[in-house]
Amino acid sequence: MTPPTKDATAKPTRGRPPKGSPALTREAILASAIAVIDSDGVENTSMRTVARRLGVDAKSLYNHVDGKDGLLDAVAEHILAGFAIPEPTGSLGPDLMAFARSFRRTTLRHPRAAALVLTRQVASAAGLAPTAAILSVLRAAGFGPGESVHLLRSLLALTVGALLREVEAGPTFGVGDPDGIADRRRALEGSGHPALSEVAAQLARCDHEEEFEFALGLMIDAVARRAAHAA
Amino acid sequence: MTPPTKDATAKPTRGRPPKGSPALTREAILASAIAVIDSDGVENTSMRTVARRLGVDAKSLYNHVDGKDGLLDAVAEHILAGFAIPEPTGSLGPDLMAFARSFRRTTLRHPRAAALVLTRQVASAAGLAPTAAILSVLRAAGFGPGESVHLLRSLLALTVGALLREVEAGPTFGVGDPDGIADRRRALEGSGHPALSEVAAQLARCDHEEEFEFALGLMIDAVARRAAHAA
DNA sequence: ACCTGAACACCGTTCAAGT
DNA sequence: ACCTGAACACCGTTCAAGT
Repeated sequence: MTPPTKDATAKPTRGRPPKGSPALTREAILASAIAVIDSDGVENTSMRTVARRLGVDAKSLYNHVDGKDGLLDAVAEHILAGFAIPEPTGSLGPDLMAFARSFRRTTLRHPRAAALVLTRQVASAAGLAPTAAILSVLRAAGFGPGESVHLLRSLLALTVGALLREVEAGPTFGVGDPDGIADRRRALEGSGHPALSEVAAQLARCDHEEEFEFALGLMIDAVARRAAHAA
Repeated sequence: MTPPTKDATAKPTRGRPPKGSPALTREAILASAIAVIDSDGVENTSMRTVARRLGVDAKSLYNHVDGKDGLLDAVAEHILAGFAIPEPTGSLGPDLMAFARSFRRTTLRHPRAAALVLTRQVASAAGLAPTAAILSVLRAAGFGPGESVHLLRSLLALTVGALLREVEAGPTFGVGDPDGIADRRRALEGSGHPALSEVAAQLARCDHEEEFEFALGLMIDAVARRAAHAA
């Protein structure tokens, strides 16, 4: 997409580059890393590929980020920082659903980087504001500190589990590949498990958005009922 | 733990080893991979370390497994095959809870390999029998094919999300490290978010088993209520 | 049939040398 | 202050040569 910032054919200069040349910044490195991940996946992202995209030596990155692990942490944090906290309406169920949908949108903006966001410690600074917002919605609904934290963690576990399945699912396991669906359906029908052949049609396809809505709806209904009960 | 099967100081022999020497088998490779993962983690598991443990050259593994990816798939499948399917009692809620607990026990037998089981396509043969068992419990409770599959996927997403948090949590984020808990608590209290300082004590610690029981209990209650409603 | 030597194209990272 | 050369200790994998 974006071209390297240095002419790759130029003879590499030793030492500090002459002033006026574009400085290598942490932000440029972050953007390059995200671009590489978006196009080639995390598994094909290396310090060398990130640097090559910038027309720079891989070792130069170490002046700005804390190794590969630090870079990937920064990527996760940057994506999470894009989380738009929805304005609470005062209605518990819809408010929780809005959070979940916003989180899904945030992670799906970079599907191939999503596992980083979902898997790395979300305890970083970028995760604090959303966490606080969800907790205050739960507290406002009448839940105590202990129960609020349990509910927060339940909702997060479900959201992470659902999104992880969605982003790890190959292109064939979805709703847009009739041949793949037909193949899986036949395999399930011939699996020898009656319980599988009975639902082969449903099991062979997966509308990820529908499943997300169903699962979150199920849990959020349960949360809202508890709140009503407590009040 | 188990010593290498060949004396590491022995001069390597070219060509086929003389008969009578222990044959390199797929099972031995699988066991070695699990041993390496258990002690050093997936991130430090390579074809070379798995082979070294067996006193063999890494390239020999390619005669028995389909590359590193195939080996890790086989590890995940082997662990999943240890899943003990609980005998259904006919009571929906307890039956679903028994499945969830059994799955948790299965993955926690090899905590450092758990992410493989949770992350890689569970559609492999080893996952079919448990899937069929859960589906037949749901069908028996009166759910139709579509809803049964939705419920199965909801339960799986929650279970995977909760277990992933548990196995990825460092040793400090739990319940057995008072200093770590105190540190996090202070950080949360000084975070500037009132919603976080209010629940800092609860947020600073995490009893993974308790969270698992709470989250699954919440969702399974919702499922059981739906079943009662439908009947 | 199955193991290894040689080889290839990669990795992350340190550190001194350079400007 | 910040970039690169040289270097190190790793990777996964192919393929021909060997027994």
